[in-house]
Amino acid sequence: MAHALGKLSPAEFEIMEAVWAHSGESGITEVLQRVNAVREGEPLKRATVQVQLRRLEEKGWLKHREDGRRFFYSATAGREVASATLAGDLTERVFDGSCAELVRCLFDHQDVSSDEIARIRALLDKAESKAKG
Amino acid sequence: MAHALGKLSPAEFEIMEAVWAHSGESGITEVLQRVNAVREGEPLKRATVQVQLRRLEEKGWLKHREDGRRFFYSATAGREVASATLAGDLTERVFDGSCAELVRCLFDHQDVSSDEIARIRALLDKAESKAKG
DNA sequence: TAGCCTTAATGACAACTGTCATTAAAATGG
DNA sequence: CCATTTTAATGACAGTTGTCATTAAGGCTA
Repeated sequence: MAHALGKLSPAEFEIMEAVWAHSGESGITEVLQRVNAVREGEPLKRATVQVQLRRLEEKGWLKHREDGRRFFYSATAGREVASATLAGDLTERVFDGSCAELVRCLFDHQDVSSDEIARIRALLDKAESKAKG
Repeated sequence: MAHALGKLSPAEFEIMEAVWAHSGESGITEVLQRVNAVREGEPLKRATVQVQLRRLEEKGWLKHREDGRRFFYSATAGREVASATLAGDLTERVFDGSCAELVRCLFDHQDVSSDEIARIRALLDKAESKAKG
């Protein structure tokens, strides 16, 4: 494999979200705008986003193409991969690999709506039917 | 409140686990031994553990008492609090606050045993009966 | 008392994070 | 062609993380 995809820090994940938000390539200015459109707190400056994009490319999450002086970045892996990596890491590190323990913890400390509960139940059913079928 | 409990890094969480592993106080040497007993990879040196303990106290997760030249540390909050904070943060940041989405992601990317599934189902039942009752 | 252990304090260092200001070069509009 | 705007590169800086080696002060032991 190429670069093994180093871990994403919170700020990096935030930038990646702006890239994932549109399929295909994004220019720096677009990323800047998208990130600030969603962001809570002070808007980031262009140079900040630019540096994060470069670092993300170093980490293997992005690649870029140049068109004249413009850079166009695109993700090398989807949001799903990044999320699963982060979730898996937490499960492993903190909950000893037990997904159920993670869920228990969330249920005990967060408010989970009945809607969410229903969704999870559906997931369980699906997982079980897959195991059987 | 006192210190607002700053976020725990992976290495810090590892140290905290050695403190949580026994109720009451722990000397530095004990923490060192417990952490290394469980640890994968190179054992940590005493000075490393010592510095982490100091930093954890600065962050508000530990307090210490001195007995002669010895330091005895004890946790100011349980493992449950730390775990819930980390899990809540991930849910918020990465899954837009949706516990169900986190679970979906884990189900799609990890192997979850039927045992775990059963445990989660029990949690759902409990959560629902609590909502009704 | 002269050496050893233990123990905590210090200072250090490299890597990573988060964020810019400034610079320099190219493109554009008049 | 000149002024303005756009764009990427650079260098910087403070804070966090992870890990020690070394130092210094107290005890303990022969």
